[in-house]
Amino acid sequence: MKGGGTIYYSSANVSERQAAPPSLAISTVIFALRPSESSGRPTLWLPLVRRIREPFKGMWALPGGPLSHAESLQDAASRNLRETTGLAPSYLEQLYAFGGLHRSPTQRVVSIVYWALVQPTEAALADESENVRWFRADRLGELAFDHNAIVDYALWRLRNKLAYGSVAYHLLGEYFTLAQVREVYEAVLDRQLDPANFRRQLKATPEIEETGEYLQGGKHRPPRLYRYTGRPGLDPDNRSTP
Amino acid sequence: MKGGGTIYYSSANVSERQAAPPSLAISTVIFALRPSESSGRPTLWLPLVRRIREPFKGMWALPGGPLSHAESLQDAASRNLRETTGLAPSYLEQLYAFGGLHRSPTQRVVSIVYWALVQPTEAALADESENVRWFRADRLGELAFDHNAIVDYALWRLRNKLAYGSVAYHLLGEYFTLAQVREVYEAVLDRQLDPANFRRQLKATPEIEETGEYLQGGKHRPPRLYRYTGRPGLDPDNRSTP
DNA sequence: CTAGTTATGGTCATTTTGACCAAAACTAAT
DNA sequence: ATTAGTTTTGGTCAAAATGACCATAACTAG
Repeated sequence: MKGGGTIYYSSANVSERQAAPPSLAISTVIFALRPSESSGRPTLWLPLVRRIREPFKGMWALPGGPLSHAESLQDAASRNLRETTGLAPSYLEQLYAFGGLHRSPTQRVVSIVYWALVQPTEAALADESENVRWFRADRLGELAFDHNAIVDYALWRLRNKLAYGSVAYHLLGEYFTLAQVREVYEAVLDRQLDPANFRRQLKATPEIEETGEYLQGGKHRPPRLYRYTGRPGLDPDNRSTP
Repeated sequence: MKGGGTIYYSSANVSERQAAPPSLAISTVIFALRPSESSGRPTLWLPLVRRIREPFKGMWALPGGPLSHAESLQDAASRNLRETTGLAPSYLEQLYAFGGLHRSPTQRVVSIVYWALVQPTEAALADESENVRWFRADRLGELAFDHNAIVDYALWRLRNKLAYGSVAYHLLGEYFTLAQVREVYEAVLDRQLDPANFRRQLKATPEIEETGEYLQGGKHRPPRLYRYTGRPGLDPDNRSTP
């Protein structure tokens, strides 16, 4: 370990401004299911906020903000999500820390990005305004900073977690039909799945509990309602504020 | 952790320090294979550095340091790894950003942690000294900060990536026998695997290429040598320094 | 009452997995 | 030189999981 770096940083001269540490921000990619405008089938949507100052003024960007001193990373993401969209997530997980040198043209900024899932009942209550709007995840325009790449990565993670994990149920309400779960998979993976085979898989997973209820009011045979029992895996650093 | 960034903040007065953003550090969990002292079979080891100042003075900790202004996160991890251990990793990936409020008793610090794999030829050249020493991954003592939890999480990730991904070959040299790959799996997953079945799986993956060479000098039938062809998946934010 | 549609249960062939066997190929010991 | 011991390598076989597909149940709309 050499001393050069230490001297460089601790020396108080003109370069100290340059040498100031990168600023730290928290951003969140928020996914929710909404019926497609055309087909009516559920599709993935996410809320973006319009930038009201430079850089990228006027462009859409992920909700985010600085990390305040007295909150954990996850709390900061959670608060940010609530403040910008009014939403409470049913799932929240760290995605990645983005720290490329030229993410922002004006200053060096490291963004710790979270991704969240919200249930449709929540999503319906979401604040929407001139500066907060929902977009289809597969039809975003050009976003500020590197946020297109971040969303792409979040989508990749969502697809991965879907296959392996217990993520789909956090996009649905407490009770759901097996066909609804299948529609989530089809929306996220963007391909059709065989209803009978998909059903067989879900019935083999013990976390999905059959209820005595049936979904009434449909046009056809009323499907049985199920419930998800099983807690989400905890983050490795989830010391929440006491 | 090197002194520069710390001094920058600790030289400020109390109120200024409260308002100051959390400091940002990079740490790395470095895994390498070494023969076990008892059985001689390969096991997982990792290098730790002794803390030479408070807090946790005298305890062992993960290699790490501040993020300098002109380098990407991955470059910082790579540099740090080289400076503390003299190693060049064959695999380097971001693990997680740890930002709990009470990770360090003296100040708020957010650590972006990477994990790395080094090949045995590299690992043999590693610097070792009074303040840098290698430990068996399953026999660490009590480490500074939350570093025990970080190592646990890195081990969990390693096991997961092993099953799914292409990680095992980065712990081996360029040429390897199928039995060596199996030993890596057995060391990391900590259970025995059937040689014949394991072989069948590896032969089915196209990234593993048969060579005409055989490993000579063993006590028994000389095994064929293989080579791994296939590039590691890139990080989502790997804009390296130009 | 009938046609249309979804939910649900099932079959069947194919693929993957796990347990196990046996020959090949080499070294070390007799 | 022969044999015993060990690892590599190729193989079988049953069990389990997967994918394609069929048939009936149960409801609504007309």
